[in-house]
Parts: sequence; C-alpha cells; structure tokens
Amino acid sequence: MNIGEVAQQSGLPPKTIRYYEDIGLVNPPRDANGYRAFRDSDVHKLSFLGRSRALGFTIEDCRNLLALWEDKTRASHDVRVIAKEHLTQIEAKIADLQAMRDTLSVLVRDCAGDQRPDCPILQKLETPPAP
Amino acid sequence: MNIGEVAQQSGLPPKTIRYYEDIGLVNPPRDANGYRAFRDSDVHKLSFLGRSRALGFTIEDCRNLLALWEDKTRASHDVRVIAKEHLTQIEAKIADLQAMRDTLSVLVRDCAGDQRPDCPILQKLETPPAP
DNA sequence: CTTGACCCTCCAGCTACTGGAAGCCCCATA
DNA sequence: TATGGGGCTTCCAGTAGCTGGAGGGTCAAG
Repeated sequence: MNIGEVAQQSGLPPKTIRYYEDIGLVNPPRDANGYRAFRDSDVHKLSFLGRSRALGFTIEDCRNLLALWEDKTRASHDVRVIAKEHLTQIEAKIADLQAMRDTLSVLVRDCAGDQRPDCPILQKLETPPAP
Repeated sequence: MNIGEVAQQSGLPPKTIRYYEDIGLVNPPRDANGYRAFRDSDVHKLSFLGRSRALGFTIEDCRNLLALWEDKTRASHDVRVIAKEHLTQIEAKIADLQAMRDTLSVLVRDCAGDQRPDCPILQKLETPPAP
C-alpha cells in the first residue's frame, strides 16, 4: 500500500507518516522503485499513533505505548502509569488556561473597546501584581 | 542596571531578556564594557512582557500590545480585539483539553493497573472510533 | 594576583511537524 | 510513442519561545 492510501486510512498526512518513519515509529519495507510498501500492521500502528496523539500523548509516550501494545505480556500497570501521568499534566494545563481565561474575560468585559485610549487591559499588564 | 538585576525585578531569566532584545522587543543601550545598561523604561517594558506572556499572549501579540501601550493615542478597541481573539483561542484549547481529559479519566479509571495484560486504554487506542 | 560571580556572543537543540524545491515513476490519453 | 499530470522520493529550512553550553572578557574583594 502506498503512502497516499495509508494517509487516507490512518488520517495522518503523508509528511507525518514519513516523519514517523524517520524517528523510528514505523519501518515499512520498500518496493523496487523505492516507494514505501506499507503492510496492514504498519497501517494499524499508524492509526494507533494517530489516536494516541489525538489524546495528547507526546511522541515519547506514543513510542512507549506502542511497545506495550505490541508486548502481549505487558502489565496494564505500565500503561496506566503513562496515562495517569499524562492526565495529571492535562489537568494542570487546563487549570493554567482557566486562570488565564478568568483574568482575560474580566478584562475584556471591562474594556470599552471604543476610540478612547483608556484601557483596563493595558492597565492590568502595566501594573505589578499586588503583593 | 545590569541584566541580573533586571532579571530579578522583572521575573524573566537573563536568557529570555537577551532573546527579547534579539527579536527587537527591547533595545537597551550598552556600557563601555559591552554590558547592557537597562533603563527604568526597559525594565517596565520587560515586566509588561512578562505579564502578557503569563496571560498566554504570543510574542507577536505582545509586540502589538507593547506598541499600543506606548501609543498614548491608541484606541482601546484595538487592544480589546487582540485580547478577545486570544480569549477565544484559550477557550478552544480548554475545550480540547477537557475532551481529552474526559476520555482519559474514564480509561484510567477502568484500567486495573495490575500485572495482567488486559488494558482498556490500549483497547481504546487500537480501536477505530465508531462511525 | 587570584578567585568567583557576573557578563558577553554564538551555536545547537528542544516538540512535532510542515512547506517547498528538485527530481523519479507510473499510467492514461493523443 | 510522446506527453501530461499526479504521486512518490529525498533533503533543507522554518515554525514558537526559549534554554543549555562552550569559550571568553570584566569586575570587585581578599
């Protein structure tokens, strides 16, 4: 199967698939003409990777998850540890963003947004946080 | 004022301050020995930048906000547009992350996390989404 | 005079791709 | 058989926003 069709099936752009080969996540054989000849197992791997990335796992996490996926004697413990750590980081990021959103939405609400120069947004950015 | 003290006062690492000079956000003069000689206005700018970055504005946003801040004839409208756009993007990102978190927390909850290989997390990653 | 804390520049690397140039390869049609 | 168009290849460079490190100058204290 050529890269274009694999891109269709896996939902990943061809460029990304080549990149994943570069960094050793997949290793499709080549046809006589030099084209990558993807096997079903490669397509499965790539789809797995696409779904893992869509859940926000880093490439290194994906590499580890892939290894665990392929290891039929793995302990679900090891998978759970990765996922839980990732979940913790996501929650931290959500909290950060929510704090930004809360601050910003107040500022946007309070800014007249007209032709006058007075602006609570700039005021906030110019003022050191209260000690 | 030397870079170390500016770093203390602004909360930005010296490396970051040099980088901001590189990309033209500040432009401190130099002493005879080549050291950067920051003025109060530079420190104010850097603090402004630190607070803007902490609210998640991109460097380009910061550049524009800085220009507006220094332009005493600005229209608050222009500031508000930048902030509102940014707020929208933050909200989109929060929504993305919340979707990931929701999926992941179910998976983590349902995974035994013991020595057995069965793992709903890997199952989910291996299974195409229902059509 | 030496020590140690600063400061300088320049180069490289991080994440996870993405765009583009230059050049084969394959198939269909005129 | 020539040609045109699409798909494939590699390699290089760039994105955002820093950060680490090498190699070296500067300054104040002891």
